[in-house]
Amino acid sequence: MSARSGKAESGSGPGPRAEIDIDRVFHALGDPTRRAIVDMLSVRPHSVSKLAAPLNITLTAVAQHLQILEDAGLVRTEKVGRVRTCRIENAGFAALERWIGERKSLWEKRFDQLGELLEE
Amino acid sequence: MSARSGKAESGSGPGPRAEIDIDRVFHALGDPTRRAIVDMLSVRPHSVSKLAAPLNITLTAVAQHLQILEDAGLVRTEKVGRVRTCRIENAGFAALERWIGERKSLWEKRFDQLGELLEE
DNA sequence: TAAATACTGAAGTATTCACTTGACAATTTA
DNA sequence: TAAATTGTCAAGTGAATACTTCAGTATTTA
Repeated sequence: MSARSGKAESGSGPGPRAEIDIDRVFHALGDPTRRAIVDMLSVRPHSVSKLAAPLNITLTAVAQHLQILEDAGLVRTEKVGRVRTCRIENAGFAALERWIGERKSLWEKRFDQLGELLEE
Repeated sequence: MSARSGKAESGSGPGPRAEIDIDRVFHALGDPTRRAIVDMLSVRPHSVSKLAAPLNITLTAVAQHLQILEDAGLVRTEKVGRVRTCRIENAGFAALERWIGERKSLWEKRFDQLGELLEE
């Protein structure tokens, strides 16, 4: 038996008002190439080719990464003419921060309660 | 050619003063079972068997997950007698928050500047 | 119109990954 | 001491993943 999880999303990828699947977010950011893409887009929007240039992989590979980032709500893309412009999307990051905050509130509360020696 | 990245760490896994590899953190949290473990440990420390009970996987699998979480600085474990007690470790989460904060400061600044229409 | 540009789609491959089994070691309990 | 508990080690397996190539489709430029 497998303990893998999955979440079926209604239809197409996360649009303007889609709910974020935290599993997709962590999986998307778990790849160094995708984080490099996020880094570039954090500075300014880029076309797919512009993203591909400094990464030593094919355009196809970049497009695949972008799809994953988009499905996670971390990137938003829009095609005008033959150029697809990619930019950072807030939703995924917001979900990420919320996830961390929820956990921290739990164990920080506990941390306050008693003298658990030292940590950081 | 591959675009995969790797980071050689000095010796054994992250001890008290190890620097956190954000790649390990995201990879560790990219798995739903490991996030379930984090959830349990957020409430209170657990032994390996206690962690394994609600997850439908073998004790061995749980131990493997714990190794990954420990290497990422998200969990700390200590064996006393035959029982290994696991608890949340701050360092990994702190690194995660730092990573997000750095990116957000970039693109939120840009967002403020408004009027970001075209690019290239 | 011809040629270059920017991307898309399908299919294949090598590696990584989560998980298992089975044997074993160490500690506690009866 | 015998038996149960708790965890560890080594090796293997099927599925997922990041990447590739090759063959397109639009769109823009010359």
